[in-house]
Amino acid sequence: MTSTLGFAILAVLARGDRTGYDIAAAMRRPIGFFWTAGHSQIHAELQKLRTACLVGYEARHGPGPQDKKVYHLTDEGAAELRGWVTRPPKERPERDELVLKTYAAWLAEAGLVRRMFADQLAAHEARLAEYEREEAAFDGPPPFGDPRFGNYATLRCGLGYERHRAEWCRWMIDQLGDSDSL
Amino acid sequence: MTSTLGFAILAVLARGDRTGYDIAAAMRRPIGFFWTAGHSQIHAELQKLRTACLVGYEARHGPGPQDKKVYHLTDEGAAELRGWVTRPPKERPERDELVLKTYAAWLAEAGLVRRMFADQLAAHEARLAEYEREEAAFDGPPPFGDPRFGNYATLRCGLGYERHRAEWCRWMIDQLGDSDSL
DNA sequence: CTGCACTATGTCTGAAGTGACATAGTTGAT
DNA sequence: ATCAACTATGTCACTTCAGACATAGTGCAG
Repeated sequence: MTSTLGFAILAVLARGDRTGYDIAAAMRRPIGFFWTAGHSQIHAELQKLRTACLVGYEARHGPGPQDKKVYHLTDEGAAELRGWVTRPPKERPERDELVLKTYAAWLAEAGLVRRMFADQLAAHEARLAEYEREEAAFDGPPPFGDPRFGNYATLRCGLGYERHRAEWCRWMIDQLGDSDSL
Repeated sequence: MTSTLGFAILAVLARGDRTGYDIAAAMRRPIGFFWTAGHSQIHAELQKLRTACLVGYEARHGPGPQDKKVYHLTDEGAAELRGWVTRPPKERPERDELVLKTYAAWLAEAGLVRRMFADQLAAHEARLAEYEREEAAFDGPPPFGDPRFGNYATLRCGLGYERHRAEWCRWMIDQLGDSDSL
């Protein structure tokens, strides 16, 4: 009954022991590119994982009102995670506000729509440049079995996504007339 | 304070008057490709839109315990919708289970991962074929200002997405070795 | 020595969303 | 005639999630 968020946490823990705080940091980057969660959600989920014996922790002295808890995967947790990885993902409903706006774009002024897409294009190009820098830091794909393979493969996905998205923005801008209204 | 779902409903109503049931059908296809909602959510949201005077309805006799309600946009609703279309979309957190699995894929057997990606690839290719058939039904992009422009532009986005995704799946399968384990 | 950013854990409220339950007339096939 | 599928509206319980609130020690800069 572990939720997808639970598996996201297990996936972080598979790379090394972490506190809840550290996991929350990983949920911003690099996991944040494909799964996000606030720290409130993470602490609650860690308690559930604890109850299910998929993780354990050692309390250590640290700052804050409570001791800090360094979490680790149990053997059971590792087995659950390995099983989950190759189970077909359940498809989630798509929710893309920009595409929804596009569906209704015929109601608006072409100039305003073009500006919105120009902004989106700029954002995609910035992210693309960032991902390309990250890719350059790799020396080709790491071998499967290396945790860095996960990082590289997801980066490849992000790269492809940003390219597709940028191209679509360019197509939209083209459709909206070249140099008139603004 | 209208939610994105509210605007999705207004976008449907901008194309013609509908009952809640009809809106729910549109939320499966074609809107469902980029925004989904169950009928329970839709009926609740229609009541809110009603209270905010963005839609109105006429009750007509129809099947079922209550009269059917044919909803229409008010002038106020149409203005709200037009204003929303060109406001920059607020970015939602990405949540992609397949990419999350990929991040943890180094833990699993390559053969099982390859099979999962082969299944995904098949699904993307099927959707791609469907979208290409739909695109062929258009005689090039309709003019901006025509509601059909919205359908065509979102279809273009879907086409690009499926191609990017299929390509990534093929890359993954390549990485996982060509003809050994199964 | 003051104040800020960071580490660190947790609770609570409310919104958004999913799926089941409830009800009932119309239409078409067998 | 009967049965299933479709039209049609709505409620309820539950889960997920985001953001605010609460608390408090450490380490560094000015």
